[in-house]
Amino acid sequence: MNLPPLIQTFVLHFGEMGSRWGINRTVGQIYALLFLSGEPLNAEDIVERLGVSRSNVSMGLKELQSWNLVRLQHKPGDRRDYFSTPDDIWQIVRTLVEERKKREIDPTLTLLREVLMQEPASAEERHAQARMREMHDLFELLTDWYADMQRLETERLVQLLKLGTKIQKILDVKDRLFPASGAKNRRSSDKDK
Amino acid sequence: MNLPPLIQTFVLHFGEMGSRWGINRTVGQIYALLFLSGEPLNAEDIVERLGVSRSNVSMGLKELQSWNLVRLQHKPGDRRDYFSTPDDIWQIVRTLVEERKKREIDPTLTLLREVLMQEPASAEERHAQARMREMHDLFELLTDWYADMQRLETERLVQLLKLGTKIQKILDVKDRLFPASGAKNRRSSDKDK
DNA sequence: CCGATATTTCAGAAAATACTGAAATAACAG
DNA sequence: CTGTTATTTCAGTATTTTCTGAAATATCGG
Repeated sequence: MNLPPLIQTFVLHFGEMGSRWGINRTVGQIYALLFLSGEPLNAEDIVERLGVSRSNVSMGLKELQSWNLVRLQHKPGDRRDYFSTPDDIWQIVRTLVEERKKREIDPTLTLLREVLMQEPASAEERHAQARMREMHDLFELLTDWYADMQRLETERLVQLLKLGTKIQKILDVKDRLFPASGAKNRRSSDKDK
Repeated sequence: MNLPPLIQTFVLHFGEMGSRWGINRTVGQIYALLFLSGEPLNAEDIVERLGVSRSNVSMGLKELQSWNLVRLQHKPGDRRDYFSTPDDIWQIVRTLVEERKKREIDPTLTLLREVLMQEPASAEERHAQARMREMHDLFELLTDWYADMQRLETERLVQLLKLGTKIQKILDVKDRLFPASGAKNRRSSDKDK
């Protein structure tokens, strides 16, 4: 590995982190390298910097492309492929969340819906279905919310995030102004501390 | 594997999904089984139902405990350990997010802070640091927001999520009432559609 | 303390995943 | 079409991870 120390630290860290998510070390390192790089890199650049085989880089880049996490570019008079990450880090977050949703949440929701259609054959299955219903409703709530957030402009999204707990006060005001609108989400207050 | 079909479908799915997250198939299956079960299960129950070795179950349960994802209980006159998941699914979500933050986000934030302290030795390192600063600020924004959300009662949290895009309208109202308070987050409006 | 039962540990086997080098394919310039 | 350069594929190898069975440890009742 042939990198300035500061960059190497980050690249190694992301290699390890990659393992915690579904991606392997090399893919994590390639992405980290591209993220930090000021200019697009070609496969040979990456080979030299990370010290892995050309074929490994090829497969890693293919995987990153399948995640829509890297952009393929070309330089005039150079027919090698150059890769880069979006300049806008929020765009990266959006893509990441979108892809993970596509691969993890959506298939799970599909499966839950299928299983919830079936007739339970015992008390055990009936309870299991009730549990799956809870999970289904939770996932649906979260994905609906996510769809809304994804639709917001980044500026608005950031504003919202920065609001943090203050949002609670705004909700209090809203409740006082329109007491009916949120009431259906309220159960008996026995759980309130 | 010795399970009612409906439950087996779910358990197998979560076993596979587990691989996408950092956990292995067996751990995913154990968790799915406990999640669906109406009553706490002991290790031997799990062995019979999943058809894996006793030692594998032991290690899987240990891992789930290290994630705070299962509760250990005892029955009177029975000295075996019984395991269950929280009844409240929102509690599960909270724990899951908290633990993933602890293992993935926090160490990354620590590393980013360390690296950002160092003096860049070249233009390349300077650019890399700027990039890491962006990531650091993003993570900090998200973790601050998350801390706020974690503090909310579940009812409030759900209310907030259900609000979805409507929040935007409330923000518009807020902006009209208190034009100053959110203004610092606004840049020039050239990006507005 | 003893015997019975429950759980954990751990070395090695089995399985899954990552990685490489070599060959195949593709894309282009002349 | 031919030679050159870029990229991909893939079979085999290396590495890592998961899983098991056996042994060790722990806990309890008597």
